[in-house]
Amino acid sequence: MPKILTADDVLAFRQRLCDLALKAFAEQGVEGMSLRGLAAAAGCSRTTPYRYFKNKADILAAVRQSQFQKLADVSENVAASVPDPGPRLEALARSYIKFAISSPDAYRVMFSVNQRDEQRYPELVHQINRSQQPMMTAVSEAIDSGEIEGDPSNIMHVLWAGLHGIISLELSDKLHMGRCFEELSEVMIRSLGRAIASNPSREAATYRVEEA
Amino acid sequence: MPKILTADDVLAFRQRLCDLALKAFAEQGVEGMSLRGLAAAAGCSRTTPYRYFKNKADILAAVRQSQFQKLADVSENVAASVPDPGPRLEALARSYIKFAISSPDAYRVMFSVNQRDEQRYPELVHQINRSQQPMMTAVSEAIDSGEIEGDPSNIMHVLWAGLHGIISLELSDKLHMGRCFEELSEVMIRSLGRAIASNPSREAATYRVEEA
DNA sequence: AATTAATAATTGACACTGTCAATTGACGAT
DNA sequence: ATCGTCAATTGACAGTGTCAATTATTAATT
Repeated sequence: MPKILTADDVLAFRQRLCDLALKAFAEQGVEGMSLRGLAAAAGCSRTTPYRYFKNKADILAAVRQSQFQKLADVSENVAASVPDPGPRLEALARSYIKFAISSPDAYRVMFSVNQRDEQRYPELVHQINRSQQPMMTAVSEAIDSGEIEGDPSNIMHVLWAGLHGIISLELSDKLHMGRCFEELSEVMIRSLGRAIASNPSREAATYRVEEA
Repeated sequence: MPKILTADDVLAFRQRLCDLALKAFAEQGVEGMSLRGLAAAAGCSRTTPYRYFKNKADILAAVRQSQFQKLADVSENVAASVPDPGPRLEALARSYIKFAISSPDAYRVMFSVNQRDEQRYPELVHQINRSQQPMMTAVSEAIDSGEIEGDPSNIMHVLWAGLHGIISLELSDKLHMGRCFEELSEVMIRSLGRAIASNPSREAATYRVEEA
């Protein structure tokens, strides 16, 4: 009888609008992500998105979920390609930083945009958890193998906080004195390695970075 | 002839509106910080604030500046009360965390609110710089006294990023163990101490970043 | 004390925004 | 060709930031 939207149609429109929303956010900031602007960019009427999303917060959650999914994908791939837990942690850290720096607006919309009722979007929460699972696993395995010691969750959060800290300082232009971010992030990775090492001097050797 | 606003009058109104704005932000989030709402809370008309502020972004900058000033004050006081650079660094770290946790909304509006053209407010920039000066000085003195070694700015940013990292993860409810924040922040402080401690392995060389 | 002129404060208005109700459009089965 | 149903659009409303026009206020001068 009537035209019925396929599940793929819905998915496609949602993804398209998410991409447009991220682009608008990148170009004009959070106030550029207006429903009317998005609809104009999508070539539809202003309220058409309401058939595919509950409201604006729902769109934002979908955008964030989509980006967390990307991050989770690359993290899982990196983790799968480095079997040894120690180097895997370092590779995960570098991959995390690379993701944030090469997609600064994605990272901003993932973290800096404060979504109060995040728990209301279980699919988003799931992708968030998935994105940090590889690092959690690597930490646990590194503890099991004796490379580091301590509480897995504590260590994992210290690592994550360190990475998230420099990234968000960089992304909000808080690094002054012409600090080159590449150097600083290397220092951070090295510092985190020393911070969680069971034997700092030995771990420093493990995490040594080639000098120029 | 006419009524002329004293400089103190202007300062008083600005401060009052800043306090109201922070309270509104704390109670209803960023969308609760509307000019009309603030004016109603202040008991004036909607456009009266426009005589004291250029626009809404100006109000936000004033709120942030006022809070950075508070942070700078407590940091300077802490720094003045602990002469030894090493313990002073630890005291500064604890004080920083305490400030953020006891005034979460102030911290949020200071950092999490993304203000694109922050450089346009030199008084805000000055308070931001002032707030991190004590830690910078302590790091430099700790290096001079041989307690730690490395590049002062690098170390200072690593410390700051570590603190800012756990704090922002906590404030955005990203920690799986929300009630154990005290423990986690202690772990972070200890980790940062180990990360920057003087150590046989060398620090502060220039590192090469490998491409992928 | 009345007048005056500059300044402070208010109101009107406009272009936005998110969102819902009512309406129109499109299309496959009958 | 008609009908029934979903999809899409338009109308409308409350709310926002902000500027122009207007009114109110007050301190010095007459």
